[in-house]
Amino acid sequence: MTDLNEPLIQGEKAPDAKRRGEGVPGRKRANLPEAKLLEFAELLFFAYRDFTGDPDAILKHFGFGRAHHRVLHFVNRHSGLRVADLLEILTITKQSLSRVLKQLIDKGYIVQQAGSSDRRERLLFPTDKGRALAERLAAPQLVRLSEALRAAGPGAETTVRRFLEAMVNAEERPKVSSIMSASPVPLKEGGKGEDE
Amino acid sequence: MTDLNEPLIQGEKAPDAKRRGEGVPGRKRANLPEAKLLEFAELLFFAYRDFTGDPDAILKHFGFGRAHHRVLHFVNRHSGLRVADLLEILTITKQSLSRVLKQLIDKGYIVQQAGSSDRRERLLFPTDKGRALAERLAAPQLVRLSEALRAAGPGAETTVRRFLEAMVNAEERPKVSSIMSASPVPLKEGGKGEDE
DNA sequence: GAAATAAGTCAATATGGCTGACATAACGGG
DNA sequence: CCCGTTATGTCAGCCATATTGACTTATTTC
Repeated sequence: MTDLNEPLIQGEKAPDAKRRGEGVPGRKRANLPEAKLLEFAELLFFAYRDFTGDPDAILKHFGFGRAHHRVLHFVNRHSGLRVADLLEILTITKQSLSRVLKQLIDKGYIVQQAGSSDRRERLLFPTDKGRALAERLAAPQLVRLSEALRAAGPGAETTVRRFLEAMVNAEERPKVSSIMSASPVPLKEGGKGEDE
Repeated sequence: MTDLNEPLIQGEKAPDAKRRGEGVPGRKRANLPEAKLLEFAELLFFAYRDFTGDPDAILKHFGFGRAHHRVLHFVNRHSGLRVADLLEILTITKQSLSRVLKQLIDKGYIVQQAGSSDRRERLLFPTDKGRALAERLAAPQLVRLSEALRAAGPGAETTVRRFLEAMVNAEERPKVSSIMSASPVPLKEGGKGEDE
């Protein structure tokens, strides 16, 4: 088996005989057996499915989808980011973002404000209404995370964090950690967005 | 803030003043601050995005999408499951499954076989070709998981596993663990599917 | 034999992505 | 001041994945 006449994609490695830790003795710090790893893959699938399930249910009542959640979340967490920042974070096209963002703006969850140093930029801020919705969507997720970290036992916070960080593409890690460290994107503005 | 005139959904709790561990002293084993938990939420988003990124790239070359991957994965891991089992695992409708499954069958990645005890059932098996593709799709994910667990430090295997399990909806956990323990669904058949 | 079950199918709809092309406004360098 | 670049927005069309609802077929079970 394992012989499709298909070219290797991207950074794919050829399946170098058998060397996945199963029957090879001369291996220091043996990898987990494939079956175990597959279980982690499945667990991650189910975990993520349920993680997004709570907010999805709430969003439906507002006529929004998961895409709106993502936008609202990042705008709320990182008030004043530019459209371009959002595109980079979400890794989608501006046309995809456009529809979702427009709806959030039209319905009063997000406001735009021209940048003061560069007036081409549209800095995005949540309104009070937007902040409230973002918090409401996040609430069940935070409860879930909090309980899961507790259930995972002592040291879970550090271990899980390192695990998740390492799951991110290496090239992306700097970007991700800069996004997460409070002031992610060059917040050129001191703008607060406390208006509405 | 936090006052939308919107009804509470499902199991939503009213935002009971402030009691999220931020400024409340009389709390034993204080919850993590909200900001920390939000970082975990974001990390999970990025981690999952990249986790699915590798197979997605490969799938594109076959004209398949993530839905095909999920189906092929579970059929491969749990050879001989019924269509109904798959629907339950994936939590999608049979109409959604239909198209994807049909394509996988038409292109020779999966075969169906009527159940012997109940001939209404269509048991699903991967072909050699299907197994090969499933392995190829899983490979980068297993590498990623393996490295992430290593990076997470000692004890990560147990801790992360407990974390992920606890992230799954409590009602779903029995189902999930039965799915993962090798013979997930009542494999009424002894069928092997080693044909093709 | 009739009801219930497993699966498949037809049709319509929504969502969230994508590509390509183009418009507008503002910045910035020569 | 003009021009090229940049940031954003928008039109149009396409694709993938999911939904709901209604119905068929084969088979099992009572």
